[in-house]
Amino acid sequence: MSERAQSPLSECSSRPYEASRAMYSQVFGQESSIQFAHGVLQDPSLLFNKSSYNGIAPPPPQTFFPFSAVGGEYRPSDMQASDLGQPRPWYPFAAPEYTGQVAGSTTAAQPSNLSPPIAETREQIKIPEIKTEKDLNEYPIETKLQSQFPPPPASSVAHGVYYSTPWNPSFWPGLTHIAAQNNSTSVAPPTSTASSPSLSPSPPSTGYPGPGFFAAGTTQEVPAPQLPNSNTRSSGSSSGGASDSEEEENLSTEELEQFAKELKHKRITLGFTQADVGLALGNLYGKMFSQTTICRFEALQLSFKNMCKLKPLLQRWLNEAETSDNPQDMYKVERVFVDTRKRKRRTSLEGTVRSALESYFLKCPKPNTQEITHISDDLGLERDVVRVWFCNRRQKGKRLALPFDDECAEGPYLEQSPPMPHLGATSLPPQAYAGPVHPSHPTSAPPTLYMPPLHRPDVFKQAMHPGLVGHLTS
DNA sequence: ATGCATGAGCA
DNA sequence: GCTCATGCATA
Repeated sequence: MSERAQSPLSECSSRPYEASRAMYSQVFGQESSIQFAHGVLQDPSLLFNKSSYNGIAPPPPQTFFPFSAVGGEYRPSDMQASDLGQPRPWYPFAAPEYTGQVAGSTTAAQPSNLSPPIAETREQIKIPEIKTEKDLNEYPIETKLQSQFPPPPASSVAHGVYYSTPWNPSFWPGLTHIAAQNNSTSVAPPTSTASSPSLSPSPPSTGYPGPGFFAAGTTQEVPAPQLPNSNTRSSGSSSGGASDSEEEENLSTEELEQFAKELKHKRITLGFTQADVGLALGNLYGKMFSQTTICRFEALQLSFKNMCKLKPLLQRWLNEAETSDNPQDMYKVERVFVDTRKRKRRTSLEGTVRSALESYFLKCPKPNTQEITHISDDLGLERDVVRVWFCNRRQKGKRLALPFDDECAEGPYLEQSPPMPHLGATSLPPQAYAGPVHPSHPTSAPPTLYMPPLHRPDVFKQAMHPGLVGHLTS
């Protein structure tokens, strides 16, 4: 088990961090309009503040690739670097440390009676064809709610209804204009309202489709979300160079950062959980989001582009919630439908395996098929698990490398990717990041981890995965 | 809060 | 096959 070491991957080693470059190019490059406050970063060291990564020595480019990883003697030190690199959102919360979720209050009391009907409806609305995968067989996962909803005829395997949210597809793209159109509307008045009987979705007097959300047919035509241009009040909007009035996509990182902070703070103050917010968005705009997404938004763990897209919605929700007399009633909606599709059971990788993957990743962030096979073989994992792991790892790196930062103290967006173009086999099609290469960082050594945008030690600490830490320490 | 998974869109 | 947005499930 330990010795199949270096074969296919060896070539990979010649092309370390390409991914990182790519990600930046995408995240930031795409949005041509986006301008970063500090577009002028020149010294990577400033950006990443590596000093904070104690112990994380820039891995010797070659020594640390333990192909024998799991089976053999895997060296913790390797992973150290890797994991530390994992990210964490550098996001410094100045605000009070709230915990994000106000438990309990949320889903509490919804009349269960709502569920059934809705569920059905959604299916009718749109039933994503779910391919039955072998997984289904292998992992018969039962959704708890399922009990509430009579299982559809086997034939239709109606799984589900994911979020078929019938909302205007044009939504995102159109956001900008829409926004322009009605600023006023959006903020509509909370006029009183709020107090509608809880649960029942009481439409904000504002004239929102309100709870129509769940109502099958109705939801579909949710009024296009109007952007909160006018409501900039809450956001720090004016600060950055981009004004809200424009397309949200031009938001500055500063604005986003501030808004995220504000959102979290107010959300908590108002007594909403992240999940509530996600549901509320669905209620208001027909596009619902999960707790995960809201959480990531607050933590600035989404791509810049994505942040820009979501911000208007969240801002609007925030405005509504704030002005509402009884926001709780208005926006707390229980998620009624559940996606009954079966998902592959989540694989839980052991610390060792994860570490090994991390090591592989450092060596080769973008393994080709053969390499993946090798790795999966080496670690005893399914190829797909390995593939997905790498995809997620890359994505994670990107996410965390968001450009948000405080005053240009450090700017993570330039990954420290060594200019190591090309390489062999898998040459990625990279959308190479044309970013500046820093002389100060010898390309030869992968400077560091994937992307450490942290500037705060404390943040950093928590960034360490317990498991890994244990690994390291033990 | 985050790890692993899914699926759309793209090349 | 990859990226990206997103979410279920879980630590």
